[in-house]
Amino acid sequence: MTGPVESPAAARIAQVLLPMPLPEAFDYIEPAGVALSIGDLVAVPLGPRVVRGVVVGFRPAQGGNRALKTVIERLDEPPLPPRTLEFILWAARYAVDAPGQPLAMALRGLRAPRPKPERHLVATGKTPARPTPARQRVLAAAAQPIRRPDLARAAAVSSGVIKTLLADGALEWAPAEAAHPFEPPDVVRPGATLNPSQAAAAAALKAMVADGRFATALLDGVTGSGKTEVYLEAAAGALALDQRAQVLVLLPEIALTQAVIDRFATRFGAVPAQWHSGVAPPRRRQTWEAVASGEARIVIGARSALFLPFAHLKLIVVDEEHDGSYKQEDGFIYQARDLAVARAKIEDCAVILASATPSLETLWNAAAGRYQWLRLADRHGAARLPAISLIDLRQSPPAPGRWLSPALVAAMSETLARGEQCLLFLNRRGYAPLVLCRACGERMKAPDSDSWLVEHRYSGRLICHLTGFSMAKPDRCPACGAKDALVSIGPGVERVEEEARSLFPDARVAVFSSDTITDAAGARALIEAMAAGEFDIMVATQAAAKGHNFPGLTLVGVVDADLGLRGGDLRAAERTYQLLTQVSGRAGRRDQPGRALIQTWAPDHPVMQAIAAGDREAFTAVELAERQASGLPPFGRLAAVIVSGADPGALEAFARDLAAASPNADGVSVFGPADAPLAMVRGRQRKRFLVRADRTVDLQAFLAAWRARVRPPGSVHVAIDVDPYSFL
DNA sequence: AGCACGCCGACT
DNA sequence: GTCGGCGTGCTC
Repeated sequence: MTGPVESPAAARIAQVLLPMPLPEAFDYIEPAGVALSIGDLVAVPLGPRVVRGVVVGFRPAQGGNRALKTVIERLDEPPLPPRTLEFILWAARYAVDAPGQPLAMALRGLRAPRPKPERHLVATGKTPARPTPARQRVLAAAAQPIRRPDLARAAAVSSGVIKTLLADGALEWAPAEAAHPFEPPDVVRPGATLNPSQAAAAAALKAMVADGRFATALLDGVTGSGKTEVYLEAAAGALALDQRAQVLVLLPEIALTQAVIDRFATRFGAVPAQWHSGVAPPRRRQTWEAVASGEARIVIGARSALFLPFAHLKLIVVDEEHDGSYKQEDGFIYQARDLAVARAKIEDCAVILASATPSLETLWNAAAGRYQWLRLADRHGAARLPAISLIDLRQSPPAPGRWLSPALVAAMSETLARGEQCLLFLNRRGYAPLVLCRACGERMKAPDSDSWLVEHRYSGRLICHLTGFSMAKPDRCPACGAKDALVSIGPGVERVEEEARSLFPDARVAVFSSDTITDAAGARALIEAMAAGEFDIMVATQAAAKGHNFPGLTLVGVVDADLGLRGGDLRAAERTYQLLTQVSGRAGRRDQPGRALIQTWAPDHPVMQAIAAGDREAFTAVELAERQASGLPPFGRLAAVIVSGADPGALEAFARDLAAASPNADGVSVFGPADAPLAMVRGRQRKRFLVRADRTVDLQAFLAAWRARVRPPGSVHVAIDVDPYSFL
């Protein structure tokens, strides 16, 4: 055993990754007497402050030209599991971003303090100095240990009485029996009875999961086919693998979590952990630690749950895998569904993508055999999919200033006459998406933005949906001063609601949009009211395009199906198809066959044809052929490079430099810089490059090399969006 | 990400 | 004449 002789003073250097957008890990001296390991959480000095970081490597001490600081301490936290760390580094490379960005996501649970241990109050037996009636009620209620707020309520006293009794010694704190916050699931319980289609899919998934290795499945079933029961059985299989196995279920939005949590709680007799922005920070810290220690076996969460430090992950389920909210657009830009597959590969575990309308990429992967493709064809009971038909607005145009065509109105009348419900769908909030001046043509925009101000009648304000800017609607045109010349152009849900009320004055009309519904409880209440038949007509934005069951709903009208087909958005056709099939899936869940009427100006568009035929294969084929012809995903790869800055001159100059610096590479084309479709956001101008690359190209390497060639001035910001979704 | 340093407007 | 605005740059 020979090697270089080291002086005893030569401590190791720990490479510490910090949860910030820094380009690399920083070097710190390992403190004397502490043997750090990779994955350890440490506190380190950074400038004037102390920050948390993670040890990602070591290097021998060497006489550098920089005086290194020393690690302050190892934190009292479970270390980051090696595979979590590997995933973080992989995700950073994939997104062409600093590794500190995904690390920040992974450490987000650690900011708050741990929850305070629960304490109970109990009577000591000492008689208080003055035993008033209130005090006696308190002492009687505290004969058994009781939580302080419960005691105050039980004795009908204010907390002051309790405080006095505590000070007096008549009451004392007793530690509450340690509640077991993350109970282990009972995997022996039987599951729900499955229909043959579900049973076959569940068996296939169980076999996949039991293998214990990386594998991907697409669980493809129409709304109401019972996907949740099927993946519950896969979860049962994963949890039964061994005592430590963990399962992660990702959902696109918080509003859906409670229902899924209830299903898991019923199935396994233990409430699963949850992870999303609505969870209080101390509870989140507790959850983070329980996930890292392996105590939390089932986690139901939003996309950020993907960055939790799982000790022994055996299955990831991505429910509603097509949902656009899996794509995070700001800060660290990522697609949670894609990263879930990557994480499963790193963890060497199974992943299930579930959807009634799988994304084109996923369908393509399934068709190519990369994913096991499990179809749930049956619906519960005998209910059928609705009959979908197109209303050609050229043949049956609405009256001027109206948005519901005679054909749709007639169908609504019939439906309401039978005592059944209608849903009018329009993916536009507010009253009118544009306000312009009849006198001079001025379009109302936010002061520092290119996006139109949307008129909201409930609040009487003009609002920018991008920046949040809002103003009262002026009675004079701000450009030319003309009085009463501002007119509202185009429909929003509020305007469709107004029209529905005027057409059907006796109908009970509800509006479901993010303006009327601000929290999960409100959403649930409205959905339950609709399901209970308390409304006749619901006017809804995308908020309603989720898995709810309205038994009385038999007519869905899509007010403007062409919205999603305009604007040159890569995924516009796909999104429209998904939206419409999901919305159509709302109608006719029970015995009545539902109808979906889709208003369009372009009934000959292949997408509209495929929708009308209810033919997903046809739609997929048309769309994939178009993508292949133009080398777009999934046949090629796309990235957007967005440069932004407040100083137009500096931005322009940098965009030119960046364009000139783009490396020449086979199979890669760079387009731009063009003004981003919304060229102004929060006073910053935005320009965008689009990069298209063949699948064989290392797109990340290309982007990283390109970015490294030019240093932006401080006033200009560069963001890279790999696999962009939004072209806005 | 924070936090400090650094140059231009409204006030004790 | 200062306090403070947030633009710019750095942190092992």
